[in-house]
Amino acid sequence: MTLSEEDYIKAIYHLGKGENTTVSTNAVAEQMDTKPSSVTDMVKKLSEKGLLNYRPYKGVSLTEHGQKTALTLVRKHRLWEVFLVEKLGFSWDEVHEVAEQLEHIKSEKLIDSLDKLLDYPEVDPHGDPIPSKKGEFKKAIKKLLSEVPIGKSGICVGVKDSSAPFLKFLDKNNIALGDSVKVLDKEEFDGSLHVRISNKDIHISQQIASNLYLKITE
Amino acid sequence: MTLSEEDYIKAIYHLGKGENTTVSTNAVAEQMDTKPSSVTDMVKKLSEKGLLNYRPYKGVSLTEHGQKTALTLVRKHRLWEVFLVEKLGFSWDEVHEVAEQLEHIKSEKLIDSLDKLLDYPEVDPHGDPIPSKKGEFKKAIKKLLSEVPIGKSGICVGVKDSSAPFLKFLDKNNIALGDSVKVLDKEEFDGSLHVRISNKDIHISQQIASNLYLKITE
DNA sequence: ACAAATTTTTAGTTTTGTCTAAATTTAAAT
DNA sequence: ATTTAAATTTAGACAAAACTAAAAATTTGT
Ligand SMILES: [Mn+2]
Ligand SMILES: [Mn+2]
Ligand SMILES: [Mn+2]
Ligand SMILES: [Mn+2]
Repeated sequence: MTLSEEDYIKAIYHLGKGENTTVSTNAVAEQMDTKPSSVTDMVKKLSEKGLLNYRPYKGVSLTEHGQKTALTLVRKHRLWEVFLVEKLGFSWDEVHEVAEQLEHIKSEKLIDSLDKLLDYPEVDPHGDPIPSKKGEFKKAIKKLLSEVPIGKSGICVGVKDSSAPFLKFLDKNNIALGDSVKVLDKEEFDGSLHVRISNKDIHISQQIASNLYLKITE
Repeated sequence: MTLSEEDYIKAIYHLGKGENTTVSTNAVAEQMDTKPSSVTDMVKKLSEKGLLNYRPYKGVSLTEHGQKTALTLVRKHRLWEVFLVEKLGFSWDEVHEVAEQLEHIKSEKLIDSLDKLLDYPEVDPHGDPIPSKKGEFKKAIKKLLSEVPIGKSGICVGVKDSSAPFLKFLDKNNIALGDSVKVLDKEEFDGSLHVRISNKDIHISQQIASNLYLKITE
C-alpha cells in the first residue's frame, strides 16, 4: 500500500463514520482535497485490489479487507498522537499533522512496542477510541454538549472538530478532556448554553457546544 | 524535499565519508540500488535546486546547503535509532530499516522533543556520532580492530558494517559497544586475531576484525 | 597515440497520482 | 415527460521517478 492509497482508505472510513456505509465520489474528493476525477481513478484501482466495493455512479464502501486496513491506520494514527502528547509534550492541537505522516510507517513491531510503551491507551488526545491490534474498540457512549438537557452532568470526552483553532479556543477557556460539565441553562434564542465547568460558570455558544462531546454521568 | 531526493542526498553524503569529496554516478547508483541513468536525472534536478554541484562526466558533491540537509537527515536517522533501542526495546540489528522511514518525517518540533526525551545522545546504537541541531558533531577517534597493534587495548565504539547478519554475529559472541578489548596476538598468515574481550579470550577472523572499531585507551 | 573498455549521458518508455475539459449518467424541476 | 442541473466518469495531458537501449565522453592498455 502506498501512502496515497492509505489516505484514501482512511478518508472513506471516516466519511462512513466507522459504520460501513456507501460514500460518494464527491465527498471523498472534498475530504481528500482533490478532484472527483482523481478519486474515480484511485477508487477503481483500490477496488481492483479488493479493498473497496465500487459501483460506477453509485459510490464506494470498504470491503472486509479495506475495513481491517482502515482500522490499522486509525490505530497507528491515534497511538502516535498519544505518544506525541504523553512522551514529547505536544499539545492536542499540534499532533494531527505529524500523526498524519507517522501513521504510514511500516513496522508491526514498532506499533506493538509503542502501544506497550504508552501502556495500551484506549483513547487518543481528542477522546477518540484506539482500536486494538485485532481491530476491536469501544464505541464511545458520548453526546454532543448541545444535545444534553438542562440539569444533566457529564465528563468531557472528546471533540467533533479537532482543528487547531477550536482546540486552542478550548485551551484558552480552560476546557480539557476529563473535565466535569453541568448544563445550567439553555438560551432558546441562539442555542447558547450556561454551563458549570470545574466549578466555574461560563457561557458557551451553540457553535462550540455542538463540537464538544460529553459522557453523561447523571 | 521528497523522500527520494532525501535518500539521494544522504547516499552522496555517506559515499563522501562525511568529507565533501566528489562521488561518481556509478557509485551513487550502486549505493541507491538503482541505475546510473536514473542517478543522472536526479542529480541534475538536485543541482538545479542548489543542493549539489554537478559537472557532467565529472561527478557530484554536496553544496553548503546540501551538506546541511544531509546532516539534518543523519541526525534524524540516528536519533530515531536511539529511540527504537532505548525506548522500544529494539535490538541494534533491527533499527536501520525503520529509521530509514522515520528519518523522512517532517517536523522540527518532533526531532527537538525526541532529542530531549533521549537526553541528547551523542552516538547511535552502532557507535556513530549524532550531529547537533546546528550540524556539529565529534568525529570519533576510532580505529579498526584489524589495525590495532599487538598489546594495545581499547573500547569497542562502533561497527563499519551495520548489516543485520554482522550485528547478530556480534550479539551471539557477546561483543557489544562499550566492551573493553585487548589485542593479544595476531596471525600473520590469515590476519586473524587473539583478543581478550571482557575477561574472555577469543579468536576473531580478519573479516570480523576489519568491521569493528575501537577507541584506543593504552 | 590510438583502439578498447568503462563510465556517463541521452532518448524514449513506463507507472503512479494528479489535473482539465468534455462526455455521460443520474437526480431535480417544471 | 421533458428539460435542466448536478454528479460522475472518460479522455488526454503532465510531472516525478524509475527503466532499457543506444550514443557520447572518458579512461585504460598497448
Ligand atoms: Mn496520512
Ligand atoms: Mn485524534
Ligand atoms: Mn530513507
Ligand atoms: Mn546507525
